Amino acid sequence: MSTYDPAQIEAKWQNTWKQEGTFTATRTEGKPKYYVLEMFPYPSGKLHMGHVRNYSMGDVIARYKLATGHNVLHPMGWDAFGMPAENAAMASGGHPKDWTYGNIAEMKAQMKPLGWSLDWTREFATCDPEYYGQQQALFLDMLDAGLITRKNATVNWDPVDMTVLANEQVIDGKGWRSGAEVERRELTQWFFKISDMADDLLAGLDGLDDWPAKVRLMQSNWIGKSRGLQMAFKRSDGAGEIEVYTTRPDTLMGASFVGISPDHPLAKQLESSDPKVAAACAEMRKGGTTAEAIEAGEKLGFDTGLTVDHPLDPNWKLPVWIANFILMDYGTGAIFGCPAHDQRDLDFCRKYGLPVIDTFVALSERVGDPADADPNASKFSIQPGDLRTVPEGVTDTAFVPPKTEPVKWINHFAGLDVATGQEAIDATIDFAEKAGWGKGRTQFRLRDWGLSRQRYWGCPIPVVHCPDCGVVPEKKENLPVELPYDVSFDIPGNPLDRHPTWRDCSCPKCGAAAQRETDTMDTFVDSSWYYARFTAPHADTPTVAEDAAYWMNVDQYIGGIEHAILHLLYSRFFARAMHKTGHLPASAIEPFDALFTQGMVTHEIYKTTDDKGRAVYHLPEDVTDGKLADGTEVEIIPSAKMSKSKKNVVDPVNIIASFGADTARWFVLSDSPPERDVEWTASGAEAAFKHISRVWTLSNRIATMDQSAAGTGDQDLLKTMHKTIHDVTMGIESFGFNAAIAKLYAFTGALQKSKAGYAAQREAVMTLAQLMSPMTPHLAEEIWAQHGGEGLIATAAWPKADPAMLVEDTVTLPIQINGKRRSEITVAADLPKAEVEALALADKAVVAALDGGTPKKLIVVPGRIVNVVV
RNA sequence: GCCGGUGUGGCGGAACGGUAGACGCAGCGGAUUCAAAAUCCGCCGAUGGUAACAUCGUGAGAGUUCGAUUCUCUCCACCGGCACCA
Repeated sequence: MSTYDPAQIEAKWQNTWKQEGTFTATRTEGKPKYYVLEMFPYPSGKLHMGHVRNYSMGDVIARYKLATGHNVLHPMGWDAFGMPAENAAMASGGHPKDWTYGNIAEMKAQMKPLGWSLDWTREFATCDPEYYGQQQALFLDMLDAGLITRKNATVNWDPVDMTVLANEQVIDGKGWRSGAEVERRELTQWFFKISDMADDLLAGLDGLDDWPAKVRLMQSNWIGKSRGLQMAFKRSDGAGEIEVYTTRPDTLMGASFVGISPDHPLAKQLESSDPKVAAACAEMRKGGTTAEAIEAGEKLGFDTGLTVDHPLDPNWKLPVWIANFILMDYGTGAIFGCPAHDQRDLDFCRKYGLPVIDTFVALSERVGDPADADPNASKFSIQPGDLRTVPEGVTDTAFVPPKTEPVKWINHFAGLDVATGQEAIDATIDFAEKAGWGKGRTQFRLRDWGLSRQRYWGCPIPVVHCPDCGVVPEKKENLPVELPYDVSFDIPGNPLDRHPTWRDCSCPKCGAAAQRETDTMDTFVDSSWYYARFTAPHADTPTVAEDAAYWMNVDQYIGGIEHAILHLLYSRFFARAMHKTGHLPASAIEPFDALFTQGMVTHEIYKTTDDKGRAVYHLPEDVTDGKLADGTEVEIIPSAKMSKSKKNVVDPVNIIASFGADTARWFVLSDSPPERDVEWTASGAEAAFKHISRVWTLSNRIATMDQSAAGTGDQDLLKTMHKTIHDVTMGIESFGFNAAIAKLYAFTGALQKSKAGYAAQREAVMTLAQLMSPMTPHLAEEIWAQHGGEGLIATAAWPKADPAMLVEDTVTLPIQINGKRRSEITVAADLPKAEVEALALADKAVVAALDGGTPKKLIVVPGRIVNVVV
């Protein structure tokens, strides 16, 4: 008997798989294909437990599908552009390219020993000119197809460093390096016209049955389709109108002000002539661009002194305010505020002393004489005298019932007196359209996707600015537009902007001296089509029709829930765009057939503060008992998503060194349900190792058994085996890996105790190896070989459960009395209901509970439970 | 602030609306050993009881149901996303 030596076993089988090309994806007709993809990693240079968990899950599926007779495509690549490379260059003087490719090499070396069934022949990095050159070709085709436009967008501007900041670089409204107060500033940018596809992207969600419902809901909310009313308020001074879009036109009688964004044309016009307005707007533009900063921040307003007429009563004047919580990007950049039924508006009105007017109340609330209420009456009444101004302090909570809840209208002009919000909205739009002062309009929350980044380490946008021809696309034969290597990061800003020669080029149209676009693409672009590129990773077109037709769609996509909205929505947009430009078949416009969102691996965060008061984070391996090596105490922040920036990452390399890859894989799959977060602990690794060693010892024992000796309980062992085959297969197919592993623990225990003969035990241990093979493939191959299995276990046919072996003759039925378990009876599985009832009523506990009486009710669920109500 | 999720023993967690706590960890007891490690066996939600057993128990509170960890509503705590982190 040999002891379990993972280092030797794992290297051996990895070598065999490599030599045999076991995991190289091939197209063969007449065999079903299966494309399993995990979200590709950012090459931080360090593999962490989150990667191990993610890729081990995908590997379980990939190996299972290979064993069930599929051509499996399971590729790997690198999401290699992005800010960390530039930050590293700024911090330590290297070059983003060298840093990135160095990290890729390091990370790949850490990934290989895990034995994932990846087709490494298809590997690429998004920063390979071969990849981003094809991305530029896609960009040109999309530009040609009218899917791309240029317009203004708001960015975070650092007025000291004179540069654009990422949201991540804005901390408490200040620039991360300069500490200067950040301003919102407008810049001309490139956009993908994703909002043109909003309706289609929304409708497409309906067909994604194998996506988590919560992801579809989040995307649906993000797209945010709503029907509302667009209407104009006439300025009282006669100088034009203010267009307003509202989703609650039914609350028009509760309007107390009209609000415009600080970026609204009217605000800008007032700003140019009135320094007070300019100062107010400047104040309101302070802070970052995130929705969180804008919506959670303090509400600021400025009274312009202008008024507008209420459309239903020209004598009713509403003040016009500039307000910082109104977004220019949504609707018309102007709203009317109804504080009684909108919390934000209420907060605003409380702060600035504007009136609060109810338009409807809950049905339970008595207003006036109930006898007056005629639920069928339609009413048009404008009674400004009725305005109810609620004194401050009476209520600080706006009344915002669901739109489906009927309410009583006390102040309205269309629809019934008792109606739901939705009914009132529809009636109001109808009324306004007939009266001619407003128009129903469908509006999406989804905005166009700004793709320009003022950064070096990204895919160059392949356009040229010509003094005569304007913006001109680069010619395809000149692609890729490659990034220059000779750049420096000693000053803030985009090095492409200040490169001495790179910008200089000739206009593709007229040949005159021109300048390249220096913005690069958002890294989300890179990850929006890599799944398609994997089907033909080195082709000289973005995709190859036959390969895309064969391998697309991704049958199972696996990744973190943090990508539920943006990455997945952008990918769905890109697949549609690639179809429109002839790079993907129509069947691939929803590129991911099934999606699984795994939970994150979390860990505590260790933080200290440097002499400038900035946060410094420390790796778990550098912290012992809450102290650094030099004795400095660290602040411990509760467990959070493992992230490079917070350094709360754990190095799986250490675990593999001590226990082997099979143990690491088994552990990350066993400890928590896959969709839920898992807090990394060291204790579980040891348990996994013990179990794997136990299985190896067991296999050795069986291998040395007397082969002719008969045993007892063969049938019981095989029954358990078939039950386990069934349970584990179901577990894998439903992503219940932890539950499948629990069954494997139990089966191992049963086999260990079994006194069955050699043939049955051999069959059982080989089946155990097969069932474990997606999780612990190296151990499985070793056991398979030890018992003379044919070929590789990786390609051996997956075991099938014999239905006849799954049938139980008898069942134990719990007996409940009033819903509480009090007893149980064991009966034949097919015993008729009437006999079960008779047996249950004869049960001692039931007789005692009935005390001579008759049961009120007797419920028998065949094969499940008996409930006696007394 | 808005959108989405999660909450069960000391810990990770299991449970088609049907015996709450499978399986694993930790702990306790035992076997083996000169002794230990390793291994194997048993116990292991709380309270009361020698025990049989009884009562309580799935974040808090209500509701639906013969029966709720599971469905509905309200609340609390934590986590993810919020368009330039990837």
